[in-house]
Amino acid sequence: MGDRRRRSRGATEDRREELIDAAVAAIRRDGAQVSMEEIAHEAGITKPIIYANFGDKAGLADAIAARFSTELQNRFAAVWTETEDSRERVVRSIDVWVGFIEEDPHIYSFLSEGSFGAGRRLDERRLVDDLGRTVSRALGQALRASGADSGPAEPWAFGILGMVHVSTEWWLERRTLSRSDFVQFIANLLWEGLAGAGLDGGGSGTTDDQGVASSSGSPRRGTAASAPRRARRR
Amino acid sequence: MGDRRRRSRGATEDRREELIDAAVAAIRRDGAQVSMEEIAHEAGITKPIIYANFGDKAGLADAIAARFSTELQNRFAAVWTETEDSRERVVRSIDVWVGFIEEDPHIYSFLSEGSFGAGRRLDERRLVDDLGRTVSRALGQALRASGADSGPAEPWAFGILGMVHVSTEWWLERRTLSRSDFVQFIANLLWEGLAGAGLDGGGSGTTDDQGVASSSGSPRRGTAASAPRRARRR
DNA sequence: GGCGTGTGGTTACCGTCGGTAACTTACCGG
DNA sequence: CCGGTAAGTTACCGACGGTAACCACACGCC
Repeated sequence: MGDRRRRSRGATEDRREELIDAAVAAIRRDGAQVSMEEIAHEAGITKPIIYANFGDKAGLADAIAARFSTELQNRFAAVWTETEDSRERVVRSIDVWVGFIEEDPHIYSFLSEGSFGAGRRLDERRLVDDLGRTVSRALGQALRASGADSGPAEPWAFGILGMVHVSTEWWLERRTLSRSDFVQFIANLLWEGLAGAGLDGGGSGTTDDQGVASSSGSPRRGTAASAPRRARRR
Repeated sequence: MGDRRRRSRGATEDRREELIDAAVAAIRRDGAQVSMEEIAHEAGITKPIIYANFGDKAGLADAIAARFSTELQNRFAAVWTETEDSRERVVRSIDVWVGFIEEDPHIYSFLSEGSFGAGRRLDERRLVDDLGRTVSRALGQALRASGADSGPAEPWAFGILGMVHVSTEWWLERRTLSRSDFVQFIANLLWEGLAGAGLDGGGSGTTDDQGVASSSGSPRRGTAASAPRRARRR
């Protein structure tokens, strides 16, 4: 007969919100690789409840990503309404992104693991997919508004996300620059490109081939040699 | 004189190469998430041998990354010697990268999982670290050669890697452009920046705020609701 | 008041995977 | 023959994602 007895074990919207709160708290406390068990513990309940509400870990991650995606989009929208100048908007938008990463590194790490790591389809990675769509839309409009071809809007949008993501990771680790200097650097690259830095003019045929060829010396180095490596964290 | 029997457990260089061959074959066959067991099987041996030679899975990944990193750097070096024009170099370098991803997607996926995903320190991600260093060196030289400040070389290098990485993932999934068109788009963005597309001139204050604010509609959508999700590959 | 019944929750489990301990076989000098 | 050492294997552990099966309690019904 009809086995509708299973199906939606309780799953109200508030319940989900509540669980997401707990998950966020757990991630902030334990880092990006929290176990489902730990999240459940934080919420004061047990694993199966989470699975009933989100299906699987990716579902939970997706819900969390949706929340922060919205949060970020709001911040971007604020920047957009507060500014007029296009370049200024670029600078401030990058700063918003960097600021988010800086203030909530574990959350960002958790989200980007599922968003920038390879393996899954792009549209299953909520954060990058959402923001990519948003940026590409804004870009497309701006391009059309200035009479340019809007074709590159989408690839550019994802390229921009990747650029900010990876360079910010670099910055967070090195911290050899102030945040505002870093943002300016990235904004410069994004706004004026390599040509803007004078690369087109200067001597191209003189010192360059060395730059790449010397790279990392011989094919293999002993660095990661055979000796048993020390256990790496975890 | 020196301790010639350094490694307690056998671990000659050829042995390692051989195992890397097997690992590469296994990844190409089974995808980026091959188990150690499967790799060992491919090599005709058992897990502990791999662990004796590489320490842990990250160690193996590192060795694999080193091999392909070298491969890629050679290709870049070739481009560098074959061309004179800076912009041409940018285009061809991007094409090299995209070509690699296209021809060996599983390997790239395997490498980038450990390289672009968050969680580990940057210098533990061989691929991005190696290439980042190379690009940043080339960039620094070029900047200095043209009398510009070489300060941004390093952050730019990582930004460029991220840009190419993410946008290429987008391209591979959509395939709505020819490879050469895609490469041109990205090269344009990288070379001339957003300003080069005419964004600076056109109307900034007219249609734009809509672009972001509308974004993804309401905070949550039902997409990833409570119903059990389909098993995700493997 | 006992009594199905279904809903929200728990316990206890499975399979997979990374990583390792401990046992075994083969070889080699004396 | 006999020990010892280097190779490899088997068999295991612990963590984790995910699930099945069981449990408790409130509620409407005779």
